[in-house]
Amino acid sequence: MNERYEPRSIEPRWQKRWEEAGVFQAGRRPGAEKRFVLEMFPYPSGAMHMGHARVYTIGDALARLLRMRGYDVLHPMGFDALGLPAENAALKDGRHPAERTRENIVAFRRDMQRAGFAFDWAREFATCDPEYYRWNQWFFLRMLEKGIVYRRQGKANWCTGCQTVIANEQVVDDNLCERCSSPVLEKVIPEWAFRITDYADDLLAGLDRLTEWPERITTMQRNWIGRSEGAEVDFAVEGSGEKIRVFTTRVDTIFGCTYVVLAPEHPLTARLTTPERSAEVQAFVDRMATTDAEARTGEDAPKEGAFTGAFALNPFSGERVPVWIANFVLAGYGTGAVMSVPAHDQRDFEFARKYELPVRVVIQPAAGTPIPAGDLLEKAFTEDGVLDASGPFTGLGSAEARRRMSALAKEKGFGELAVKYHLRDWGFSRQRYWGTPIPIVYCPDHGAVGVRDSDLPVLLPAEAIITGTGEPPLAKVPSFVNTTCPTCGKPARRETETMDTFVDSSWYYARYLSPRDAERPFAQDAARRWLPVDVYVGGPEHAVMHLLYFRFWHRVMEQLGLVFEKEPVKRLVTQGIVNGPDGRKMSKRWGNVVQPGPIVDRFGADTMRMFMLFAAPPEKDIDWSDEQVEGMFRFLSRVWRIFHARQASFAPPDRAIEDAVGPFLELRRKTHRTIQRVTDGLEGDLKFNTAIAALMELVNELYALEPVTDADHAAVREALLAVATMLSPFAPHVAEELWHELLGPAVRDQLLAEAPWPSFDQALVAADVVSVAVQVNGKLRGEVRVPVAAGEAEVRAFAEQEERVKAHLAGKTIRKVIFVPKRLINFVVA
RNA sequence: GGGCGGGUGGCGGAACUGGCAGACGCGCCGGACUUAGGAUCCGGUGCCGCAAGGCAUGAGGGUUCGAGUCCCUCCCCGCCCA
Repeated sequence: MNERYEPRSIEPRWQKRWEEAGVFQAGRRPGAEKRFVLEMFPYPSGAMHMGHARVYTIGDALARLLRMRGYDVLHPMGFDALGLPAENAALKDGRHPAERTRENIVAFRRDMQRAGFAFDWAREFATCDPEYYRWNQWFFLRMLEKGIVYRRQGKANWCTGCQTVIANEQVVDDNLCERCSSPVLEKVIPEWAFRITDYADDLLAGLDRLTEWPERITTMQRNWIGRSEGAEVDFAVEGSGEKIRVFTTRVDTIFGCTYVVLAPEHPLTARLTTPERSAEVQAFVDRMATTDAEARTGEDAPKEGAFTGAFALNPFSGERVPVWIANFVLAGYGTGAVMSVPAHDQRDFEFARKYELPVRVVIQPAAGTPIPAGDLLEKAFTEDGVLDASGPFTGLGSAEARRRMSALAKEKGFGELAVKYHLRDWGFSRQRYWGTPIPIVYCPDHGAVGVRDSDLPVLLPAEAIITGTGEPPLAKVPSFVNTTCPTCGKPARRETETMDTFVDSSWYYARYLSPRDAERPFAQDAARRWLPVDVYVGGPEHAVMHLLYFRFWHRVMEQLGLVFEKEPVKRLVTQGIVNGPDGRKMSKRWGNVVQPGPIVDRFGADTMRMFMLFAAPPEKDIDWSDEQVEGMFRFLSRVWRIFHARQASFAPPDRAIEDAVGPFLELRRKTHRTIQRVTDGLEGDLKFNTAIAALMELVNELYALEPVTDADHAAVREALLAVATMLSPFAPHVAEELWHELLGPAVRDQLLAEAPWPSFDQALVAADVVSVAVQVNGKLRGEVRVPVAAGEAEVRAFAEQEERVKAHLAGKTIRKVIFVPKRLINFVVA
């Protein structure tokens, strides 16, 4: 064998062999238990970057490990190929997104193959394939039938200069347009939306069953869904038939309500405002229209508002309170109106102080010192307590009061219990080109009509001109727009909006099950076999959008009878970022970008993979480190060299291994313990870093020994075989090469990539002698080697012989002895 | 402000249900081999101390024979939300 480790000469060879043998094709072991390992598919930008290299290394190591452990593994890959970047790039150089995307996919696939990722490429697809996005359209039509998709008035960014809708990404600081620097307004325009809020409770309930998801992700989803129980109550407007319906989670504080606030956008605002207040109110409304929600409602944002001149009546107390509008009330949340209780809500408190509105305390702490009267209050008391000055409810606890007051409101017809969510319906219309056309036709007689299934896919016309102005480019393609009504056949116009690309990623995992299926989105027998995804690896930045949307979509697919469980993914692994060597986020700006390509050229894919896995556990951020990378290369070279140096041990042993004694028996123990350590570390948590550390220890051990007898050689061979085998998921190419060197012609037609994972001998793992720490008063004073089974008396006898122990025990009385078998013995003396 | 993580050598990181802190790697120091060494192999490396020994897991307190790990108070960092 070659004396030097040269990854360049071995990696492409094994990649080819694996490909030819179809090792990574799913379904090769029909009798075996399945595992579906999935990583978030990439948007194919020019080349693979380190972030991709890390996720795919993690997923690949896992997929390879599971395959060796005997599972039938599905580990597919595809491309999230629709979306804005290709469209923006087209604006610059005029190249068609389809062409650019195709090229990028080729480059990206090549980078992944060079890294040795074990994907089942036969299942690859891109979301820009009409055969993929036609099923987006098909799902849209099914959801239209079921009322899950609907047309609504939605908010969009409207550039006052370009006179068009622009994307969030195009809105820069201070709400200006990226292109023309004109102010951007929020404008209400019609859009398509999914009723994801109908699923809010179910999505929330499902989180409890996702026990193998990181808690922070489920917590983020819980917060994002933001369920709150409360009450809706009507305040009659004085001198008009109007009612202001407010939503509150604290109806128990209603006797402390000293004013009511409407969102500036609230439909009643204009109607209620008195003539003398209208100039001020209108100015405020206009200003709010150009301020985004975040700036308005942030905790640090100043509370601002204007008095409408109108008054409303508190339905519980009959009290007359002023009606204001304020920045911190949004039309989109709750009813767009709130009752303000400054004594018990901090925002209301700040607002009341600023505009000199009364503050009235109606809740007192259940125990401890009462809070002072409103005028003296320094901040709102927002906790639950006991009602005070609240008419017939005085003296009740907050929770009880909320129940009774909601009941009363319902009985008297001025309110009811209500549940609100932070989660909004998912508006998915995009005024862009490079997305899935929404399969709708507008007929003058029949309105919005779904395209017939038999007419799918509605193809994205290649000739569209990308303007970047934000008007739908499809609107300018007459051959696309002009069509006939599916219902009556009369001339009609097509919908020119396209779908949000989150639609594509909401069900792609299922398409891998039968990617060429022309009859349905995916095959149900395959869904029964492979779903749910067992392990999903990706970045935590997708915690709420993608990971919520695809849980929603999976539920819809379940309703449609396409899948047979509620949740798409059993276990979620979120991986950390790969930062630059300086610890900052890799970016051109800092000049700290390291590309995987050149690293693979220089050190080989195995070294890059080993670095990714060894640097830290998957969920932690890591800094790129040239030194550590060289260290990994050095380790693999060291593995190579020990194989080279121990070729004399390659010959198959004839039972001599049982005769191994002394250091070589110890080597055998080490080998078997390493198998145990590596196996256990990977089984539950994905402790790649400590698994690799254990392999390093075994290799170090091999360097320390020079085999002489047949038994010695056999023990060395056993260790070498274990190293090559266990290295395989992490550094598959070098492992494969060494395995073949070691086993020779016997495995000519076999591949380590599908060889079984080694097992360990329990008898060898169990130690016969252990070292026990000896403490005196809890301080380490020595160490004794004793048989594992040694009892307290025996260990104590050994311990008391130790010089240093003797010195510390001299002249003292032993009060107590603590003995932990196999661990330590502690003499407590005085 | 809220939620969730986290703080361990010069650095990345180990440490099972409380039981020898610092595995493994990087870096550094020394040695061997060598024309050479930025290759390789061997050894050393938490801090103070010649040593005995002492001190060490963000700070301070507590529980315990024994605390990185459990409890209380506080400080700092990261992410998400507001």
